[in-house]
Amino acid sequence: MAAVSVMWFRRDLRVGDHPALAAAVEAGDVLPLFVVDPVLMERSGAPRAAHLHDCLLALRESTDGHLVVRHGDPTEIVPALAAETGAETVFVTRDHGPYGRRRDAEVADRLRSDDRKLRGVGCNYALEPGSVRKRDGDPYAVFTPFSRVWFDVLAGESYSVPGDVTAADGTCDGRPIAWTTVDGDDPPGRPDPGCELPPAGEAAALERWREYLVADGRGVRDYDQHRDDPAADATSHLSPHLKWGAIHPRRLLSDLHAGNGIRGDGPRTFASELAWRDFYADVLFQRPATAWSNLNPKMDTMRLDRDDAARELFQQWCDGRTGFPIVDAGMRQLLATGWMHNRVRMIVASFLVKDLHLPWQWGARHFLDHLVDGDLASNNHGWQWAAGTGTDAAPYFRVFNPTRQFERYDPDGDYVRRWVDDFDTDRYPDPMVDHAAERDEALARYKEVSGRS
DNA sequence: TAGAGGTTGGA
DNA sequence: CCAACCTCT
Repeated sequence: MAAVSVMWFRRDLRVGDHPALAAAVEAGDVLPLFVVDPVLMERSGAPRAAHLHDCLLALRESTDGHLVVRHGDPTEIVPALAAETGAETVFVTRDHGPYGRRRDAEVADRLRSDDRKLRGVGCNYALEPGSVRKRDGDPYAVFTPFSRVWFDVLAGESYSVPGDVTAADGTCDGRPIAWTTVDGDDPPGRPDPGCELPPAGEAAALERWREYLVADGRGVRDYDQHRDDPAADATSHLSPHLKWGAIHPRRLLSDLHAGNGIRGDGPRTFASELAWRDFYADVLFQRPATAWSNLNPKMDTMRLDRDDAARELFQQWCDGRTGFPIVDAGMRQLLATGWMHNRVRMIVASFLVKDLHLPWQWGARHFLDHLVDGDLASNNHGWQWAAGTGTDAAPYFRVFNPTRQFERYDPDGDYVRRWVDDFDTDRYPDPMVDHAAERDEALARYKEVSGRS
């Protein structure tokens, strides 16, 4: 009986990208099984399954052993799949980025443990991607109407949390499952920031959430007041936990609900961010190719820079030496911690797209390589938003001014000084571009695309 | 269907 | 004000 390889992996990777796994598949030692969170990549061409039950059925019917599962927590699905297939060995490969590696180890530990009352739900979103539709059955393309329906549906269910799921006991016919971690090399050119990582796992997620629920001033009650203040750092930091399925969005919504709706500007704004997360997952579910291609095909003709000079500009952006303090602070925070404040993500994204005229995919790739919460749907559609290629009909003339943003959102420079140690020295680089000139250039290029002169 | 509205801006 | 397009009901 072939072993089952469970890849908890970046959705745009293939088996061939992991030499050790590819060799095992080639030798017939491994039945490749793709466990993918949460939205599907079109290019996989594999059968779809939404729930554990469907997954097991689909696996029986899958002729080549390829299966793509839209699912939350591998600690639930892996033992069940192993039991179903009689696997003796389960391979867990790395996800991209620093957090994935830790996550793999944690998953392996939890699956090894004897006390295996596992918690999990079939979908890592408040509502299943693809389930919110217009009257005529079409998916929504704009956030606000989507979120109205989303809130209505969830309120109708009192923001309830799906029941706990007890997984299989992790043995196969009484034999324990052996665990092996494929030492999957990161694909070439994917640097490891080697940074300090936030605590992983369900307990850590719940602890942080409890803390954020009751915190005074910097908690969820004041989320709307301080969410754009990167120095205050008053956001929840739950994104890695949500991304990796350590906590479920319904848990958060249920706790915010308190029996009579979600009250208060902070909690409501926070909940609507969860709606954004569901929205982008839905968009990617409906249009899987938009992971790396423009949602708006008109933008395909946009003039972008990709030559050697552009690559050098890109490298300066990656390294955080653009000469724009708020941009450099964000990029350095990303490298140092695997995380960046959301307001700053928007600023650095706008800078890459509108000041440097580079493809948004370059920035999205760099983010996914380094973010501990890097999620294909939220990340890449966030980038499409910044680039004006996505769902939001953002006016093309909306160009972030990095200097103005610095003044507005980090007026005392606390955030910048925290991450840019040479900020107050003469070693700090001059601005790499003239923002006013590049803004005009970006507007000119957008006008070419829109066909006006 | 006509009319309202659209995350995050800049000057 | 920019400039003026989709989306949605």
